[in-house]
Amino acid sequence: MKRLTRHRKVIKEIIYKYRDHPTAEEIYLRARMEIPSINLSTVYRNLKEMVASGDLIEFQVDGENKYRYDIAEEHYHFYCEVCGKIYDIPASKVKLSFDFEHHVKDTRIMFRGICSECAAQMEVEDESL
Amino acid sequence: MKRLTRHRKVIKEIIYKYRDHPTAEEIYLRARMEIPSINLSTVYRNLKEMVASGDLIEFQVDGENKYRYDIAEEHYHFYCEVCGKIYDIPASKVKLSFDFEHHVKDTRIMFRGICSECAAQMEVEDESL
DNA sequence: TTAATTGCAAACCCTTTGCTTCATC
DNA sequence: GATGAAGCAAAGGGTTTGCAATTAA
Repeated sequence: MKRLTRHRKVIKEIIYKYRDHPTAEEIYLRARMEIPSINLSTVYRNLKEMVASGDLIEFQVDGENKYRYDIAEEHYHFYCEVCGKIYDIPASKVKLSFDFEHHVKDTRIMFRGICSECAAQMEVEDESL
Repeated sequence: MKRLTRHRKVIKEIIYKYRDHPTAEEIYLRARMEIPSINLSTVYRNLKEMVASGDLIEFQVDGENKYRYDIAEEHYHFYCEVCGKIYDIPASKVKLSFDFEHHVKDTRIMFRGICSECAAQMEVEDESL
């Protein structure tokens, strides 16, 4: 039977509270502030379990080769190629329809480009030349 | 200066000809049939280079933790959770619009679900019970 | 000739696993 | 006290890198 441990609670809270798509390593570092003795493999094990139970999703930014975690709630992502930040894009901001035979259960979208902050920053830099 | 080696040519041909989203390992195994002495790291090095030059794209199926390669031409993917096959979805089959501030340069979509072949297979199995 | 590319082996990074110890139920 | 979970350390898988040997230009 599944037990409610402090570790599990802390890991889940980190992901639900920050919502900044942390890697396992980042979750581990944050968790250590709460539970200094926590181990990386405990973090991995719990994440895998929460993904399996449908509490979290695990995704990758193409080219990064490591997992990032987020809550399991329909939304999409925007990855800024300049600052590396990943923004949440609510499903309501995206209109999507498709026409093919396969049965779709889940749609993952990763927009890539330049976020508005970086774009603004680049304009300022251009002007100051 | 970039040189046109047999290795490079063979690797590129494998991706363009089969179009089945191979991993580096799979590309390596196929390339070995043409060039038995070819090395895995040569494959990786060339793939990285072709991704950097924009000839190929490198993407990951969430949960797989390894790269797959495909030609750099706008289209999307459907991943079958039953057979693991990855189908190409032409951009023309998908209508997409979005409403947010960031500047999008590239959109990656991975549909996940059950492909029509597996769905048909499952129906047959149901009937035979 | 000479600089880019290869092969090889070792290193790397991220993730998973086996096993003992710990702690929740 | 059972048994699921944690800690630790080692292994695993995929990818990258340093360097000497090779080869296209």
